[in-house]
Amino acid sequence: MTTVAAPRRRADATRNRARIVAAAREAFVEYGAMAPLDEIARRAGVGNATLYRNFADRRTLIHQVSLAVIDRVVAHAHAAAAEEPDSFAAVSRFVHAAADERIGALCSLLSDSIDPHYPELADARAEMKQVTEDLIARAQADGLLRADVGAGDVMVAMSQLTRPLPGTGCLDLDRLAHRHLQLLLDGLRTVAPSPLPGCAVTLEDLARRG
Amino acid sequence: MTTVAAPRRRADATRNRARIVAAAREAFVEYGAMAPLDEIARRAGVGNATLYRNFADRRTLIHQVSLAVIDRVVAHAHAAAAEEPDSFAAVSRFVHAAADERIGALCSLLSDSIDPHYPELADARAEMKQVTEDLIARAQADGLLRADVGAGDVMVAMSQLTRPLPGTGCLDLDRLAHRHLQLLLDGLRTVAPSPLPGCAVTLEDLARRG
Amino acid sequence: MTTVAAPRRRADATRNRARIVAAAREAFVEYGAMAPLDEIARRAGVGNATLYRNFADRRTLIHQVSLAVIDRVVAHAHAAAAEEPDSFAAVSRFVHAAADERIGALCSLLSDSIDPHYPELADARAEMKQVTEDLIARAQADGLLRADVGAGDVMVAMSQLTRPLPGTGCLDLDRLAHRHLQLLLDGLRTVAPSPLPGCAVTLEDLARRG
Amino acid sequence: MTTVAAPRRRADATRNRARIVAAAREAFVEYGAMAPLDEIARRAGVGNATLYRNFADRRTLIHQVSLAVIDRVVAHAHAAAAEEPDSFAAVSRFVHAAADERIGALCSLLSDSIDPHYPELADARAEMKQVTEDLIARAQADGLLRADVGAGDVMVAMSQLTRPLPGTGCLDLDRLAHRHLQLLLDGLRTVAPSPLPGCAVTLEDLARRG
DNA sequence: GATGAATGAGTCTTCATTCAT
DNA sequence: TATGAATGAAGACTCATTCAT
Repeated sequence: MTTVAAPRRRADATRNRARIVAAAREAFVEYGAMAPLDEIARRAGVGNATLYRNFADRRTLIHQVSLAVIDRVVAHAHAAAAEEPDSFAAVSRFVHAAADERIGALCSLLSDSIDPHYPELADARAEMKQVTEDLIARAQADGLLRADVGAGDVMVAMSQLTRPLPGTGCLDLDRLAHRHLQLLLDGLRTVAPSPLPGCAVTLEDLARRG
Repeated sequence: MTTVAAPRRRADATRNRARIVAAAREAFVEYGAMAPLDEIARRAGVGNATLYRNFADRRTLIHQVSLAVIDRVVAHAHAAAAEEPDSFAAVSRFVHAAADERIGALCSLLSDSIDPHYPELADARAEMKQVTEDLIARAQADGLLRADVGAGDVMVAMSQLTRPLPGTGCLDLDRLAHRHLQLLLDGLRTVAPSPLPGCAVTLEDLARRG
Repeated sequence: MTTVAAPRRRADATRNRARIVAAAREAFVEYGAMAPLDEIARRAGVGNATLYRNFADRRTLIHQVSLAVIDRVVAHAHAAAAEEPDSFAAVSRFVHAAADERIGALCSLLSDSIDPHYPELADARAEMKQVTEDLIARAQADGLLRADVGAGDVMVAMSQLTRPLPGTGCLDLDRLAHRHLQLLLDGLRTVAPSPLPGCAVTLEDLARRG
Repeated sequence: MTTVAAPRRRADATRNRARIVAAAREAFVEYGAMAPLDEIARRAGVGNATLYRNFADRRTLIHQVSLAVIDRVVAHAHAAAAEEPDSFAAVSRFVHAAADERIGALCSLLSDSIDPHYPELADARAEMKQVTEDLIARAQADGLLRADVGAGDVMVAMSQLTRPLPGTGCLDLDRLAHRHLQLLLDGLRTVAPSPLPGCAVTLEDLARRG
């Protein structure tokens, strides 16, 4: 009996967890990292206490949402690296795909009230770092992407350009973001670049501040 | 001496008002438009009720801060237009100067909880629109800036790239922002541009959604 | 036992709700419609947020208190109509009973900050109107109550005479109110009335201004 | 010079005082005893600090407003007593005149946050007591006004019936109040009165509670 | 394990009162 | 003396978090 009942329970619980994470991602994108947790529970169709049983506090929930987003972004990076023969095209595809995953929301999620040393998240970020740096490095090695930028530059600029405009339905931004990402990508090409102030930013530089 | 002492304690009050606006600008940059007003009052060194005497509510304060920022940005635009012979250099100088004025903060200020018909602000925005569109149009007419972007594109992208990372001291971002603005500017040049998705965004497009 | 345990902790919650309504009625009678809600919560023995969970804002609480008072007043009217053979005695009994239900408090509750179109309350008021007008009309038809007054006159005068004296323990007023209601009732009799200024006031007249 | 300048000053000050008292009376009638003092100052066309210079606190202001109202009411009582041959007509005229002086506002003014022993006010109340009791007693001696009521009954009932309905423009009430006062007066006549509960209330009874 | 309810701490806003000119 | 400005204290309301069923 125990063996039968337990998995059924776990199925429900897992489903609830997933629904909460999904609802939280949308709410964070819409309201920012301060989205009311009761509202997230409501959207997920669960009681607020269920949210707290699964995620001890807001930070934990943010961690999990970040993990989910990063996982999908990493998958896009792998796919782009594997399937695009042109190394700059791989970068470009990755950037646009990450935008669609709302990576911009991570910007506000990751900077505020978060433990950058949270183990699972650190691992995920390490993997994201690895794969994006590989993408960039390959395009630079091919002479297609200017040499004076680092993966950190690309990640931050891309995150900023895709951040939600607070208080706005994000639909307009979707349209704009892809235009501006394309401008950024054109600026990243090796054709006639201007000198950049400062020096290339790696993802280590970003992590260091935490 | 020219005008008799009509405003008596006006000096102190004006000073307080200015200090509140300054404190609010910094707080908005740091915390976003939802920065606690009590904290702003504390930073300005006044009681909370003084803030409310000068600015009836958060919206009014946001309006005034926006006005102050826009005024300075407009001044930079005029200076750039007047002093830079190269029309693209004028755009570039304007973009970097606006970043230093924390125009990115306006993104969150202007989109949330604001009355776009507030007369003074509407006027200021109209002037900013005029001068930025002039800058862009001149560079486009000179064949230096790609024709498929509008002033709205430039304003939004520039605002996003200079938005504060919530919860972070903004110093790092200052360094990054200028790098990324330069990438954007390189992407805006007429040298080998990629096709952009969607169509050019004017400032009217942005105002329309408000 | 008839219905299965669908409402679980409903017992506690219902009790709290009732205690809040009771405390609010007393506070409104004592302080008027602007009674501090925190004070009401304290008197009810609950946290202030519990009050807000049950009643979204002051208006909602006022609505519910009004409903409770009106319900009881209506019940008295029905009882008086059914049990008093003398039609003027029915009016008299109703008036004195309504005073004991603190109908005077409704005067301040209903006139201030209230949505006259709130459906439940509109229904309750309609029923109160119906039953009081019936009482009055019957006594007028019997020639016992002067013909130049309307139900609105009676309701307003009765409400005013039973309104709490702000800042006073209401015990004294209870004694006075019944005396003055009796004077009013004597003035309502058909014996030797003076001409009244203006014209009879119906309850529609009162509702119209809301 | 001093003798010339001083009286001019005093003339201004006296005018300000009077304007504040008048504005306060209207505001109290409209908003109740809790009317914002800044609003009163605004209506009087003076700075708020001027109000405080003239009236140390709200209680003092209420005292002065009460004095002014009582003075006028007393004047009406004297006039009615002197000019009306019919003693009940004198009572009636007094009651309606007092209503027009907004004596109902005094009800809330006098009961809340007031020192009944404030000397000037005590004197004024004593005079009002004297003159109203004389009016009542004369009508009772003439057999025109029922013997089981006291001046306190009349004063309280009359005050209650003329109290402002909170949150309403008082115009409607003016119309209603005179109707209901007339009903009350009819109830006060010696024609076929009902037995009243309790015993006659003198003005001493009312003062005693403070 | 899941839920509705309760709660205290925090934020915005108002207002009586005091201060400096 | 009259005034605009400053202020602290209080009240409405929200929200993250805990508790009892």
